[in-house]
Amino acid sequence: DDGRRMVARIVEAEGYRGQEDPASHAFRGPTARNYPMFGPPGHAYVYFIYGMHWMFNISAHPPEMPGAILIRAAEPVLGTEWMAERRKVSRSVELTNGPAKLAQALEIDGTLNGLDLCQRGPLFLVDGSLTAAEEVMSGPRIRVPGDAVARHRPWRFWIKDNPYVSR
DNA sequence: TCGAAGATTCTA
DNA sequence: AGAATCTTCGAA
Repeated sequence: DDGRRMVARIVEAEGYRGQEDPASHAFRGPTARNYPMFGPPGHAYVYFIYGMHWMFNISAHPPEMPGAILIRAAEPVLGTEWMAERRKVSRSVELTNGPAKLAQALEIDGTLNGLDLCQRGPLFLVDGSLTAAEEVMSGPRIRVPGDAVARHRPWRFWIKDNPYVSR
């Protein structure tokens, strides 16, 4: 909140966990990059990929079981004009319907890595809810590396028929 | 050190 | 279908 407050509602996410999940960055143990996955839950794990994109994750397990949730898409709620300014598109559905798009729209980058998202700060989580008509779906994760087993795990979750879901 | 691959997006 | 673009990690 620097005067350009933005609020978005998460509508799509994917789970990644170490040890048993070859697709997870935590699979081979802690490194300089993935250490937030080995810390307390509710903290930001933000990493850079493809030479241009930031990915926003939330650490999601106690240290004994490293893991994180990749936030893949969100529904703009407030500050849509600031999101559009950064994304350089006007159609609201294009603002945050992908992990890198969402990070760009919400100004999420490596400076937020490790941030406690359960405390009020530059970026934080608040409780949300589903409407009576909404339903959560699950299925295989999008374009994950790793073996066939990893690719078939239904660890992608999204709100059914929500127009802001990616892809 | 070196090199390949990458939890993507945009354009042609 | 291919490029953009650079960090990370495992192997040498």
